[in-house]
Amino acid sequence: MIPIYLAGYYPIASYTYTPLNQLKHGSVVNVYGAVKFFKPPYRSRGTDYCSVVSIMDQSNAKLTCMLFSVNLDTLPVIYKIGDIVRFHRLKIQQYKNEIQGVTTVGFSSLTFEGTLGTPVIPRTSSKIYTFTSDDQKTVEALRVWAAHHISSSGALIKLSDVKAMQFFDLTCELVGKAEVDGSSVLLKVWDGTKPPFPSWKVLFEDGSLEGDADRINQLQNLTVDILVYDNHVALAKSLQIGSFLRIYSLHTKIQPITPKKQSNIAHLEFHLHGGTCYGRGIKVLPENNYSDFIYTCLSFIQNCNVVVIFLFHVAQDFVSPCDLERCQQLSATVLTDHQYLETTPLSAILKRDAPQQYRIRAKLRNYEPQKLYQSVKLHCPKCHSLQEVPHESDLELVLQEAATEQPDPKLQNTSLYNSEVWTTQNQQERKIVIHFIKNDGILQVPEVTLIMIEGGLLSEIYQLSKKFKGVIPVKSSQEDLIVLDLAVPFLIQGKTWHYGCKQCSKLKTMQNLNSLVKEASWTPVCIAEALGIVPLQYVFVMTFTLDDGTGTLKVYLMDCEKFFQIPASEILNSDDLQKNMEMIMYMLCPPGKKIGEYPWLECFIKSYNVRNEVEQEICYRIFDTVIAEDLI
DNA sequence: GGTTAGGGTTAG
Repeated sequence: MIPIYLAGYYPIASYTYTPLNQLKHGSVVNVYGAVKFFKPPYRSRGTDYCSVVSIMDQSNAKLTCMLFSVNLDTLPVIYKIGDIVRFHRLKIQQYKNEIQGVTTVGFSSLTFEGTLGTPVIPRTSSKIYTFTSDDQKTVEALRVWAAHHISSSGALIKLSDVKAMQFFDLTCELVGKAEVDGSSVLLKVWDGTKPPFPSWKVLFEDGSLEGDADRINQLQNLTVDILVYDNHVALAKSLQIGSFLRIYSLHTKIQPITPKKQSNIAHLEFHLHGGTCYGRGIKVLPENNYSDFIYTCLSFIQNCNVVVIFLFHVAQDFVSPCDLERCQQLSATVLTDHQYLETTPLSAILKRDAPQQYRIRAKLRNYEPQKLYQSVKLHCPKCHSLQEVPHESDLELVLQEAATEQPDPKLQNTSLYNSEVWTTQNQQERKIVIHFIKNDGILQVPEVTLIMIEGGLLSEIYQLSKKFKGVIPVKSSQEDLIVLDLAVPFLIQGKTWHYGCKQCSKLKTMQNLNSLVKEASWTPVCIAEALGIVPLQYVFVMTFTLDDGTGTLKVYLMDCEKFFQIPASEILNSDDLQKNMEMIMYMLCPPGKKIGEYPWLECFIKSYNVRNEVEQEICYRIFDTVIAEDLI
């Protein structure tokens, strides 16, 4: 039972909110705004923590606020520009001909994720606060306004796309820490991605490195060394190993090459310089997200449409040690974007309309199909149809049928290709013609030569594909050679059999390959385009049954190669890739183990409506999620 | 309810 205290049990405070262009010097006001700039809380030279926050609203006025508090927790929990804040009891005063907001007695704040369509969940340390359906509307309206008027701090940068000489914000896990000297601290961190350049290695005294030595060793190529200076040292020293951090305005530099170092590979230095310019600082992300509980309450309350006062702290009683452990446990998947979305419990998702986007954390209870080859399909990017990958026996039938037709000698040996004809001896004198495409009138070595084949059977095509750059099955028609049939691949290249969409392709004859000859650009995309073919994509199509303890949800995965980091186009012809895939599924959903021992998966999912004749159904699909690199 | 900081990159 989640405690909900309804109106009537407590006196309801009513609040009015002043637009930011109507603030008067000397007044104490309540305001809403979208965060334009912020400095994460840091120790001031006085007795308090300080956070500087600039906000804007629909009036287009900006207000910079100086927020002070002895208690770190009571300052707003802002993660990024574009977050929405609500301040109660903010004093307005004048400074250098401009007004500014300052905390005053009883100041309190709520912060909300600013992304459109995400659940409206307040972040706050307040034990009691009001939140009405009007508040909900205000937040949603500010999100819409902010989406058009506040530029975010740019794409989220991960260690895998970090460059030299830049300032950026990093979300990461702290795996090691060492005091280097009086004025700097080393933080060893990683974010689940692999940096493109090796990190510099900061030297420290033996025995001064805190953290699990095995884990630091295991992650050594994935972690980077950050040197933290001056005013950030005290906070850095207090950080717990294993905590998740947001480091703002982290600076990268190329390490100067000194004559002593033989290595000629560029190494990257990571510095968190002194000062708080541009919001430079460190924020510890919460170990556990109590807002999940609040959200469950909220979705109930919205239905009742009543004003409610929450007793926030009681919700903490529902957080078990198991939940804490779960948050500290790393996920088997990595999010490639939107890291700031907060986790939503599956039970809450099941109650909501589509379309929405969510971040979830759940275990893979079951998946379908269980047989790998059944999960690989062909998808048309144009008409979005899905079809099975043709079975070899079906291909052979089409090829056998075509082999009974007579090749037209008039279509052999043109300026585009040289032709060779063979007659088989044991099979009713079947004729096979191979047309070798020339490069600017000259025949090349097999490895770079594209060939077309008439009358070939599957085994012959397969053998030829091992020797030549690519094989196109064709047949004679009145004017020119044409693609044999889109029921068979239009191109066999290496281990990949390329198919075209029957509905969307408007076939052109083979002489159209002339446009590609000069550049010898025999890529599947170029060949398909020259021949009027819309190529089909190989995709993994699977249903995951996910379970986070609050509910279960069936979600679809449709993926070319991003999620598993295995190309769906090659897996059917590669034993190695099939083994990799089996290992991944074995790891995600280990047979014979209890679900408690399964790894957690962190995923983004989007919900969407699907209508059939009878009813409307909400479906869910995974996106922007990949299997963690250290598990592959 | 006094101080802190009062946005606009270090220079290791």
